[in-house]
Parts: sequence; structure tokens; C-alpha cells
Amino acid sequence: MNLKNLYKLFRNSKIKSFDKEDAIIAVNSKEKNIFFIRKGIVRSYIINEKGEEVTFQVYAETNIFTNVHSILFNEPSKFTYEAIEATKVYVIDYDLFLEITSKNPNLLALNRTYFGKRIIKRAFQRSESFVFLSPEERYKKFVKDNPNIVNRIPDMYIANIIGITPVSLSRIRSRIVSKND
Amino acid sequence: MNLKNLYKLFRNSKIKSFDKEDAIIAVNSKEKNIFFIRKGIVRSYIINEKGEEVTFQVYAETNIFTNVHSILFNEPSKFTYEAIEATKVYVIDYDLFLEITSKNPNLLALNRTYFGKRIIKRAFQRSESFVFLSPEERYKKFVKDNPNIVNRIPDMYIANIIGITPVSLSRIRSRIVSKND
DNA sequence: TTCATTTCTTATCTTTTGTTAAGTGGTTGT
DNA sequence: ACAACCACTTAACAAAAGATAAGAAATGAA
Repeated sequence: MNLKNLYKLFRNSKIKSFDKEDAIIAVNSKEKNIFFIRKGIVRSYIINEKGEEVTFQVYAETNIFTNVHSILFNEPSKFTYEAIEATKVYVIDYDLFLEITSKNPNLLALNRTYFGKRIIKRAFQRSESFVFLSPEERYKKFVKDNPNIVNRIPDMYIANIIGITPVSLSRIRSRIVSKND
Repeated sequence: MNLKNLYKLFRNSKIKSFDKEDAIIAVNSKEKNIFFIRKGIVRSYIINEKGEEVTFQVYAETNIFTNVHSILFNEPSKFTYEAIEATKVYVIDYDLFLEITSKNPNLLALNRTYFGKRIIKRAFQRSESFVFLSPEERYKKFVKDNPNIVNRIPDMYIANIIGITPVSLSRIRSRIVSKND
């Protein structure tokens, strides 16, 4: 699978722009679009029982995001997907996407398994990180895996993503700094 | 998708038996079989840098397990898959599985997306549980989601799976008991 | 049954995390 | 430039978790 074919596919689809803080997919939505991020950053989050936003994931340039709950589980979205920065995305309807890719041999590899594998790899490796790594190790891994994102989003989002509080992340960061002296 | 077709497929495949503690898939293996558990329980685990076994997941009757690292990521298995009890599994080669299911309309739905979705749903919801739930809530969810497993495996495996130590799980359990008084 | 091994619990101590709140610094919008 | 807001840090305290060890309970093997 290569990014070139992917890009080719999305280049001919609708492009949409969102301002910072715009919702791209609303909570409870059942829409089944695939979004390819050309520019910007998007996060998925829920509102918990205390009324606080909890960020689950972030997506940046060349990443794909979709309403996973609808596409994979056929349920309404648990998350709101929101632009963190001004964001441009290519949008393509999921069914149309399947139709196009299944007819074009050059795009066949892009078919549903490709997305499945991309998403599952991410989800699976993330599960592994919670079982095998400490919070500090998860933070270091996040920084290493997302060098192009880490300085563009609030630390509180990162804290949520790795499953700790913002205060705890701040302490981990200062501990790391003091170790390097 | 229904279990009946799945069962039909596996019924005609090889059946293998394993004793307790037998390895079914060895660490670093690249084999691409799909296993359907007819009887017994299987766990996947790693040996960490301290030489301790850390259990990642358990699978019981009617569950499917595979060498995820090989099938999805084309890498050698990070895990050993081991029978916890005497276990009987139906085994089918992944490529053969794809061939059969793609030719038989009744089995088409079983095709790779089905397994992809089953595995991804599990991985995804598990990631969610680490971000949105506390250790105690994760334990309660595990018990609720796995009533047929929880009393058949050591608590230390459950502790690993939900990302805490066995000692901590023991304390959580006693806290839950004392609340119910 | 008896002995050996493994798991579970409990205790102690240390470390980390959660919670709340206050203060600092930076950003945004008017 | 100024005020208002937001994120980050730090502090203080409480709660939970990690590490280690010892004893109890359960399991398995002879």
C-alpha cells in the first residue's frame, strides 16, 4: 500500500475546510465518511459524567479518520471529532469509496482492509502500550511517535490520550527534565 | 454475520488438541493460522525485561485467535499463545480461509473483514476502557464481559490484562466486597 | 492423603497518581 | 494595550498503586 494511490483517490473527492474548534463529526452522528487530513489537526473526544471533555485520539496531516463507531460497529458516534487547528480534509463517502476501490485494480489495495488494518494496528498497539508500559513510557512513546503533533496540541489532550491527568503529566515532564541533569 | 456459518467452516478443518500449558503459537512465529476455540482457554503473553510473564489477552470457547502480529502487521509474533486448560481448536490456514470464504457466497461475510472487525472491535473498545475507565471499573467490566472466563483463570492474568499488578487487583477486590456490606 | 508449588491475601513502605486550588505565563480578542 | 481566558506548573493532601515479603489458601502431583 502506498500513500500515492491514497492521495490520488482523495484528490478527486470533495475538499472541506474547518475553523479551529469546528465540529467535523458530531456526537451521535451516523455518517459514514472517510476523511483524509490534508492540513491541520483533529481530535476525537467525549464528555464524561462530570461534564469534562476527555480526548481519545488526535489525527494530523496524512492521517485518515472516520466515524469508527458507525463504520465498524454500525452505531452512532460516541465521539465528537473537532478541528484543533484550521483544518482541510478530503471527504469521501464510505460506500462510494468501497465502490471505486473495488473497481480500480490500482486502488484495490486501498479497499476496506487497508483502513481496517490501519485503524486496528493503531488500536492494537495502543492496547499493548497500556498493558506493557508505564505512564512515563507511554508519554515518551507518544512524543517519539508523534513528533509533528506534540508541540501543536495542549498537553492536557496528550494526558487524556495516554490515560492520565494533566497534572500527573506535568509532573512526569518535570521528572524527565530533572533526570537529564 | 452468524456463528453458524463460522462453525460450518471450521467443522471441516483440522482439529487439534493441546494440554494445559502447551504453546499453540510460539513467540517469533510467523505462522498464519486462524484458530477457533471449541473447548478450553488460551492466553497470549510476553516475557518482559524482568523475565516476568505478562498476559495480554485470553480467549475462550467460540472465540477466534490468530497470530495478529503476522496476519495484520506481517511481523513475527510478539506473543506466545498458550493453552490455560486442555484445549481443542479448529485450525485453518489463513490463505485457505480467504480462498474458501471468497468463493462461497454463504461464507463471504466471513471474509477477512469479519475477523478484522471482530478483532478491531475488541482492540478499540479496550483502548477506550484505558482512557475512560479506572482500574476498578475495568475490572468490573472484565467480569461482566467475561462471565464464562473469570473463574477459570488466575486473577494475576486478569490483573495484567487490565493493566495493573496482581496485588493491586486483590486490594480492588477486597474494596468491592467491603462496599457491599 | 501428604507434600510441593502456585496463587491470593495482607502488611509495610515507597512512589505515583488523583484532586483541588493557587499562582504564573502565554494567547486571544476587543 | 488591556482584560479575559486558558493551559501549565506547583503545592498540599488524600487515595491508590507499585514493590517486597510473609503467611494463608488453593491447586497439583506423587
